[in-house]
Amino acid sequence: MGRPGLNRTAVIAAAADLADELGFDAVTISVLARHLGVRSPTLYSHISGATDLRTAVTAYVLDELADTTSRAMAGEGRDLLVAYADAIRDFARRSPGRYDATTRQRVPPGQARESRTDSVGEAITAGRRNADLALTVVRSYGIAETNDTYAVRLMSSLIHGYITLEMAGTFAHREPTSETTWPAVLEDLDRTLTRIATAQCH
Amino acid sequence: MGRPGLNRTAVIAAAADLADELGFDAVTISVLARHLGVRSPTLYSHISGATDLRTAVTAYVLDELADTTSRAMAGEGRDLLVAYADAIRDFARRSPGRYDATTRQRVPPGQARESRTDSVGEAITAGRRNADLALTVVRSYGIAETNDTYAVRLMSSLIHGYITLEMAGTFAHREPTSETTWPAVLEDLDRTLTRIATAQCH
DNA sequence: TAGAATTTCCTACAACCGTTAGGCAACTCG
DNA sequence: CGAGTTGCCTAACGGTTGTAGGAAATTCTA
Repeated sequence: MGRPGLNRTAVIAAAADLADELGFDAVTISVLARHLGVRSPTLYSHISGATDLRTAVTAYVLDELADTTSRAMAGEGRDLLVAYADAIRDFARRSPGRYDATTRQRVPPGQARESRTDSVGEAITAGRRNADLALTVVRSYGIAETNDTYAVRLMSSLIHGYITLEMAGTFAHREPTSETTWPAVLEDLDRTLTRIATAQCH
Repeated sequence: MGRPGLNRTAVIAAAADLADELGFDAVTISVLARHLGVRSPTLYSHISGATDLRTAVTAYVLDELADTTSRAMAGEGRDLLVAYADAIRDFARRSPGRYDATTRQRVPPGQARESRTDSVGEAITAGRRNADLALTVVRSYGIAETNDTYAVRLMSSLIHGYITLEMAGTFAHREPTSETTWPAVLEDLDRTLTRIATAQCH
C-alpha cells in the first residue's frame, strides 16, 4: 500500500514534543521538518498547513491530557478534586508546550460546519472529553444538574487560571512559594464545592 | 528638532488597536506598517524589532488596564471586588486583543538584568501596578499580610481563568449563559475572601 | 518475477515577513 | 539661509509558508 514513512500521527506527535522543547509558538513547519529529517514540503502530505498543524496538535494533546487525568482520578469529593487538579498541574509542568497548545486555541463562535477542518472537530471532541472529567469531579460532590455547569466553570477557571499564571512566572517572585499556596487553593475550592452541594438541597 | 512624524507611542498604540481588530498574533511589523501608511523598515526607527514591539504593547496595555481598573474601583469588600472584577472583564470583552497581550507574555525566570530591553522593565512595572490593585481589593477585606499574597493569587487565578475560558468560547455552548454564572462566581469568591479574613483573627 | 499502482519525498519556485544598510528629503534651530 | 537632526525611503538578504510537478521506493497483482 505504497511506500512507508511518516504518517500524520507521527508528525503531530513530533510537533507536540517540539512544543515542549521550544514552546508552542516556535513549532513551525520548517523547524518541524528539520527535526524530522525531511524537507518542508514533505509535511504537506500529512498536514494541510500551519493552522491545521496547530489545531491537530491541540486535539492530540487534549486527548493525552484526558488520558492522563482520567488515569489519575480516584476517590470522591475532596480526594478526587485533588487528584484531578494535581494531574492537570503536573501535566502542565511536565509539558508546558503541550499545555500551551490546549489554551492557545480559539474556536470562532460562528464557525460554519463546512468550513471546519477535521482537526477542529477532533479538538472539540477532545475538549468535551476533558469537560466530562471535570463534570465527574463536580458530580462526586453531589452537585445536582441545576448547578453542575456553574460548578464546572468555577473549578475549571480557578485551576486553569492558577496554572496559567504560575507558568507565566507571576507567582515566582514573592513568598510564599507557589508550591505551598496551591494546596490551599484546592482546600478553598473544596470548601466552595461542598457549599454548593449542601446549599442546593434544603 | 527634526522632521515630525510617527513616534514610539503612536506606533505602539496603533499596534494595540490592531490587536483588537485582528488578534494579538496577527500584529506583525508589515501589517502594522501598512496600517500606518509607511514601509516596514520605517518602524525600526521606533521599535527595535518584533519581540520589542510585542513586549511594548504588553506594557502599554497593562498600563491602560491599570488605569481603567483603578478608575472603576470604588467601595469596600464585596462592592470593591465586583467593581474590580467587572472592570477587568469589561476591558477584556471590549478589547480582546489587548487582553491577550497581557497574558501572552512570558518572562523567562533567569532573565539577566543587562539582557532586558526597556520594554521588559516597563512591562514588569505595569504588571506590578495591576498586582497592587489586586492587593487593594484583598486588603479591603481585612486580610492580613500573612495571607494577602495567597488571597491575591486565588482571586487573580479565578478572575483571569474565567475571562480566558470565556473569551476562548468554552462557556458559549451550554446553558446557563456565561453572563449569569459570572456574578455567581464573584459571590463565591466574596465568600471565600470573607472566610480567609475571618479565619485569620481568632 | 515483471509491471502497475500508490504513496513518500524531493527540487524548484513564488510570495510574504523580519531585518539591516545606506541614502534622500523634510523640518527645526542658529 | 545654512547646518544639524530626524523620518522615511529603496535595495537587498535570509527565513518561512505554500504550490506544482516529478523521481524514487514499496506493495500488490498478473
